[in-house]
Amino acid sequence: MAQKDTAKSILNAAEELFFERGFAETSLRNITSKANVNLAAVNYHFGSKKELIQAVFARFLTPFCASLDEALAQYEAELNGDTPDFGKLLRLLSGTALAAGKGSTRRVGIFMRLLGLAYSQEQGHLRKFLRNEYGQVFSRFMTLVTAASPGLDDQERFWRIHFMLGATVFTLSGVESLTAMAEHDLGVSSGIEQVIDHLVPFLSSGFQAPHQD
Amino acid sequence: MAQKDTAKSILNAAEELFFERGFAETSLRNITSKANVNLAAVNYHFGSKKELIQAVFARFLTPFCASLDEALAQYEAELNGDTPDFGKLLRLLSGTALAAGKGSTRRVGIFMRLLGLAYSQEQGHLRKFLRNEYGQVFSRFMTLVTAASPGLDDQERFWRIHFMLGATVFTLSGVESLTAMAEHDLGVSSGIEQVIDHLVPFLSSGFQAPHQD
DNA sequence: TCGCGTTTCAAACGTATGTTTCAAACAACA
DNA sequence: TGTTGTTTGAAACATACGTTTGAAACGCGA
Repeated sequence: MAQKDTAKSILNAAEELFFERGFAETSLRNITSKANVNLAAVNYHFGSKKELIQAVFARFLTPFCASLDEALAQYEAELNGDTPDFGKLLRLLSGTALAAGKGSTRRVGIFMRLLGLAYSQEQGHLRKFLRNEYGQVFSRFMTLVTAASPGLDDQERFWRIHFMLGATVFTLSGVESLTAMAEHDLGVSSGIEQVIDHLVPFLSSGFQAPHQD
Repeated sequence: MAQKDTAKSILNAAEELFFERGFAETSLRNITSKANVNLAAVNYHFGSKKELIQAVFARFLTPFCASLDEALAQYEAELNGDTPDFGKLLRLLSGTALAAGKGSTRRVGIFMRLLGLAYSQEQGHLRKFLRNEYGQVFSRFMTLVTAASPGLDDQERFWRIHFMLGATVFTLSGVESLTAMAEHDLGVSSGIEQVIDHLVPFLSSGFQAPHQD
C-alpha cells in the first residue's frame, strides 16, 4: 500500500502531526518519515509546505461543506418560508461534522483543532484560502441562523455565534485529552457523540439566553 | 529608557509577538530586534527560550492568581458556609482578569491567547510549569463552583466548565479581530468590557441550562 | 581613580529547516 | 521491446534557528 498513494500517506501523516503539534512545530522531515516517503515528495506533490497545509484543510472541508450546503438547501426547501429552528440548525451542523469525521472521535477532533489553528495562528494565507473557498456555505448558514433568532439584535447574535464557535472548537479539538481527564477524574468514558450531547444543550441555552438590560 | 530594563523590554516584545504568532513562529531574533536589544540578552537574562516563555506567563499569572485567591478567600468568608452564587463567581473571575489587564483590551486579549496557546500547543514544559505554580488557586475556584451548582452532576459540570473556558479563551484571545469585525459589519465599536458583558449572560445561561433527558 | 562584578555586543557555533537538483526507477503504451 | 512521461531517491542547497563565546562597555563602591 505504498505505491501510488504517496500523496495520500503524506496527507494522513501531516494531518496527524499538525493535530498534535501545530503547523510550525511540524517539519517536513517529521511528516515524510512518518509517511515512509521521500522528503522531496512533499514539494513534488504539493509544491510547498503552505500548499500542503491547504490541502490538508481541503480534504476535510470540501466534503464537509458540500454535505452542509446540501443539508441546508434541503432544510430551506422544507421550511418553505417558515422561520427555521435554531436547535435544528445546530443538529444539522453537528450531524454533518460527525458524518464528515465518519464517527471517529479522533477525526472530528483533528477537524476542529485545525479550524482552531486556522483562527489562532497567524497563517494569513490560510484565512484567505478558507474564505475564498468556503465562504459561501458559511454565509448561507448565517442567513438561516439570523432567521432563526429574530429576538436577537445583530450585535448580540454576532457575539453569541462566536462564543459558540469558541466553546465548540476548544472542546472538540481537545476532546481526546478532555475525555481522558473525565475518565480519570470521574470514572466515565465517553466518545465524541456524548460530548456533543452535552454541548448542544449548553450552546442552545447560551445562544437563546434572555437579553441583559 | 533602555538601560537596566533590558529584561522588561524583552518580556514586552515577547508577549506581543507570542500573542500575534504563537511560540514556535516567534524567533529570538524577532523578539530581540523588536526590543532593540542584543540577541544574546535573552539567554543571558532568562537562560533559554523555554524559560522566557514561562517568564511571560508568570508576569501575567502571578499577580492574577494572587488577586483571585484573595478575592475568593474574601468571598468564602462572606459566605460563612452558605452556598455561593455562580454568577458572582463569574463576575469575580472576570473582574480579576480585567484588573490584571489594567482594563486594556489588548492586554486581556494577550492574557487569554496565552492561556489558549498553553492549552493547545504541545508545550509540555508549560503545562507542568502552570500546574505546579498555579494549581492551588484553580482548585479553590473549582471547589466554589461545585458548591454553587448542586443541581449538576460531576460529569455535566465538568463539560460545561470546559465549554465556558473554550468560549472565553477563544473569544477574548481574538477580541481585537472580532471587535474589528463587529465594527466593520455592524458599525458598533466595543472594548473588552462590553464583550465580557455579552459573554457573562451567555455563560451563565449555558452553565445552568436544564439537563437533557 | 582603580578594580571588579554585571551587562552588552558582534561574531561564530552546530543543528534543523524548506527547497532544489538530477540521476535512477517506474509505468504505460507503441 | 524501446520510448516517453511520471514518480522516487540520495544528496546538496541556502537560510534560519537557539545557543555559546570572549572581548568590550558599563556601574559603582573602595
